[in-house]
Amino acid sequence: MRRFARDDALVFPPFKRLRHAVSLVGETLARHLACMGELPEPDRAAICSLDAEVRDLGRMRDQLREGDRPTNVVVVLSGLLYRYTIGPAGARQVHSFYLPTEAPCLETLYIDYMDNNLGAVVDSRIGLIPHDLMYDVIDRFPHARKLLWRQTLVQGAVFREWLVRNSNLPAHAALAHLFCELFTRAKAAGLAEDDSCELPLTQELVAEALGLTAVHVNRTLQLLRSSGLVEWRGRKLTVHDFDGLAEIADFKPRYLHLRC
Amino acid sequence: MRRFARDDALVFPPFKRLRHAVSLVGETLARHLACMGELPEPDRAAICSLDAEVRDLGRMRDQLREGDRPTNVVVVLSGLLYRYTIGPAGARQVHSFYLPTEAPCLETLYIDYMDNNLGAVVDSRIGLIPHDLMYDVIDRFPHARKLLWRQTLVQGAVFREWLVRNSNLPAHAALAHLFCELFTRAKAAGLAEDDSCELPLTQELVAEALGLTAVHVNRTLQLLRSSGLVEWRGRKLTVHDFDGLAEIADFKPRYLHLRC
DNA sequence: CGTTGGATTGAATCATATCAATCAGAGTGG
DNA sequence: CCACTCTGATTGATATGATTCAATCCAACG
Repeated sequence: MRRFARDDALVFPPFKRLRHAVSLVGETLARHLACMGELPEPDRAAICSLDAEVRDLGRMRDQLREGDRPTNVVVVLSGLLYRYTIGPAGARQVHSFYLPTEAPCLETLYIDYMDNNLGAVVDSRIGLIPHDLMYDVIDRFPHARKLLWRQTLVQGAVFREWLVRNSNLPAHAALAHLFCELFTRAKAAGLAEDDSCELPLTQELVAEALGLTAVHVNRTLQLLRSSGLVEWRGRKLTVHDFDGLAEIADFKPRYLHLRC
Repeated sequence: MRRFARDDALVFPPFKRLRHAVSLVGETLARHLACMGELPEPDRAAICSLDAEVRDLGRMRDQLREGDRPTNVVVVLSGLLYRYTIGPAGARQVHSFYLPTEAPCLETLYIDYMDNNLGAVVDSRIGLIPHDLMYDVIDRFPHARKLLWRQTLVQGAVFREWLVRNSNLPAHAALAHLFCELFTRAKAAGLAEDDSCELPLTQELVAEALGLTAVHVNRTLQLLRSSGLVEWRGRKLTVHDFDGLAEIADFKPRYLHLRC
C-alpha cells in the first residue's frame, strides 16, 4: 500500500505560514519571488490569488517526464524534488534539487516540451498552477513578470555554477560546494535552523548530481566529516563551519542572486 | 598596433543579408529569434527597427566582466564570443560559445550584474541594443517577449546539457558532443556549408569548455580524427559523418529547441 | 526475524592530469 | 631573406584521482 501525503513523511518542516493552509500555493510562490527582488503589492496580490491544485507526489515518483507538454507551473510545498535525465547507458544525471518554496519548471511556461524529468526524492507535496493563469498575471503585472523571468534566469545561473563545479572541482570541493549551495538556499527559504537543515538525499543521488560514483562520494564524505567542517548523516545536514566549507569549495553565493 | 575590425580577420563569413549593411543588428536578432518560434510581422518589425551600436571587439578582449552592470543586449555579428569564469587557482571555465547571429547575455535584461565574463575568441563584431529599447519592445509586443524569454530558457537548457556532458561523458564523447552542438547551431545560423563550418577555437579553449586538459583534448582529438568521423584543423571543422558522431556523443538536438 | 535499501570497505584498474620537452607555422624585425 | 619569437599543437613518461566490482555492514521495517 502506498502512502503518499503521510504527514510524518514530509521531510522539510512545513513552511510556517502554511501550517494550517497548505493550499496557499500562490503565497509560497510570491514569497519565493520576493527573495529575488521587489514585488509590489498589486503584483503580489495577483500571484497570491492564483488558483492552484495541491498534489502529493510519492517518493521516487515523477511529476513530469521527457517529452511531456506541461500545462502547469510547479511549486514545491514540502519534501524535495529533483530534475534529471537518463543517459544512454542508463546513467542518471541530476540537474538540480528543489527545496520547498522553490519553483522548478517555471521554464515550461515558454518551452514547449520537457527535455528532462522532474521527480520527488522523498514524499512531497506540490502545488500546480495552470499556465493560463500565469500568462494572465504575466501580461497584466510587469513587476511580477520581471521577477518570474528573473527567477528562470537565476536557475540558468545555477546550472552554470553546477557546470563549473562538476567540470573543475575535485570531489571534496564539489561536495562541499553542493552543501554550501543547498544550505544557503535552505536558509533563504526559511528552512534552516541555526547551522543545520534537512537534506533527505541518498549518497547515490548526490553522486549523480556531482557526476561521481556513490562509492567515491562516500569516501569523500568521510574526509569532509573528519575535517569537522560539515556533517551529513541520515537526512540532516549540519554545517559546523560554513566559511571553512565555502573556502575549500570556492563557494560564492553571488550566482544565486539572493536579496536576503 | 592592434587591428580589430580588419575584414579578413572576421572569422565567420558575414551573414548574407548583412553584407552591405552590417548595422542591421535588429534584423539579425529577429532572424535568430525566428529559429525558435513564430515571430509575427508587427513584432518582427519592432525588433528590426531597434536602434543599435556596432562595435568591434579584438581577439581575447572582454565585452563584459564579472560584476559589471550591463545596459545593453549583445548580438554577435561576426567572429566568435565565449562566456567564462576564472576559478580560484586561475583555472578558466568556459560556459558557452556564441556564434554569429546568436545573442549572449540576453539574461542581463533582468539580472542586475554579471556573474561571469563575456569575451571574444577572435576579432569579432557585435551589436549593442540598449536595455531601454528592449524593455519597450517587451512591454508592447507579447510575441517578441515570448520568444526573447524562450531564448533565455533555451540557453538554460544548453547549460544543462553542458553539465551532463562534462559530468558524465568520457573525453571522446564529450568532444564529439561539443562538435555536434556547434555544428548544429552553425547550420541553424546559416553559417555552415555542406559538412563544414568555421570553428576558430584553440584546443586550450575547448579543454576549458569540457573541463579537460589541453593535452588530453589533443590526444582525444587524434582519436576522433583517426576514426574518420570528424576533422578539425586550424579554424575549420569538417563533419564527415554527423550521425556517427552523434551516436558516440549521444547527441540529441532536442535541447536546442530549434524549429529549423 | 528476515528482508531491504543504503552506507561502508578493500583491491584492482582505468581515465585523466601533470610535467616537461619538442615541433610547426605565422608574424616580426633586422 | 633569414634568424627570432610566439602561440598553439604534439609527444612521452609518470602520477593520481576516480571507477569498478564485490563484499560486508547497518538500521529501519514489515
